[in-house]
Amino acid sequence: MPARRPRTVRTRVPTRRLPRRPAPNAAIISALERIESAGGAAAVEAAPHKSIEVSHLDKVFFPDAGVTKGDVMRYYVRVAKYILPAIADRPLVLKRTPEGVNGELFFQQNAPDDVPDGVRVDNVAAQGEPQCRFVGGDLPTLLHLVQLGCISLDPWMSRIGSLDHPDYSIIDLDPGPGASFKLVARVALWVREALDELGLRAVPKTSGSRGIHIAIPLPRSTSYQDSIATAKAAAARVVDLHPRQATVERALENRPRGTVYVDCLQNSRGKSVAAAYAVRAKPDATVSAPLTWDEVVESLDPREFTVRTMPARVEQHGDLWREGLKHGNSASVIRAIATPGGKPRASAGKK
DNA sequence: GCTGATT
DNA sequence: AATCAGCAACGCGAC
DNA sequence: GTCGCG
Repeated sequence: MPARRPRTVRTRVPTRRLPRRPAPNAAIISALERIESAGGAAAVEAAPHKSIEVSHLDKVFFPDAGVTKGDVMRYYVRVAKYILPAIADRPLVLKRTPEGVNGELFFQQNAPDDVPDGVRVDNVAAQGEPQCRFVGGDLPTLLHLVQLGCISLDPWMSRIGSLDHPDYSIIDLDPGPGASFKLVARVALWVREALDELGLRAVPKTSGSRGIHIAIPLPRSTSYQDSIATAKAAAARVVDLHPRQATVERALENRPRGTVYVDCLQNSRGKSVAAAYAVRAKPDATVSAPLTWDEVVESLDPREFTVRTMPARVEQHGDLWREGLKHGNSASVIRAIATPGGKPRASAGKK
């Protein structure tokens, strides 16, 4: 078969001679580098006309990996295009380690009465009085949080304006002692099969250490209760079929050795799971990395995804997370799963 | 990392 | 002027 | 009810 004749005269468009388009946010990254070298404190223009005060950027946050506070900030600037949509409009639970990952850890939900200009907070009705909370979605806020010692970014499953309606449900696969990442990947694939049987789609990401998170996109106006019920239905099915590999038993001592804990109980109001693309406060500066299901089949090593390597991956791999969550699952399917009698299985107790 | 209270 | 404590939260199942 | 768990 005659190959299509290539154009004989290939007009060479001088793309290579055009000034290379600067990487997005290159100015912010170099500003952070300068501030780190100079030491001390300085303001960085994290968005047009939005300057954020940062300091001690040379403080080592990850002694093993040799990653500084400045490195963490620059990582987030590099992946901003991807992580900001993942936390946009979501209240954030702060997990703070101002002295680095080996230092003391504390949690914080409430934001102080006044925060620097450009940092987003909003009122969130917890129980009783509304509380002021940090809300994700913009770079100035994100850099301020790292400045405060937040390494991970942990958003609610629901957003400002619909705080009672999560838009995804998380199944957290957590390998117990003696369980390999490969086994986690196998369990993840079983969860996918169980969800498929139920008529649901989901997307995986590494948890940032040895686990996998599976996010099930939820239709509008799903309640937290139904979110939990949905995750439980899939988990129960997997444990039913593979009791030697998977368990829903929370008590550590009751878990068979070498099993993967299938945790569905993160899906309630006010709880949070590390965002896709977030750095985790573990010694090796790993990152919660969105995966394709094909990659789960390949059982990649999660340690491949670190503060240093993620930006390149993200650049090639595109916005896996946003794409994956686009597919809305059916409201009637969720309702059927969550309604007692509709699909008996998970919550046999309760009345 | 920072605030507000205590010495 | 230095020191120091606080900085979240909730459902679940086993006892 | 309280405890341990995440």
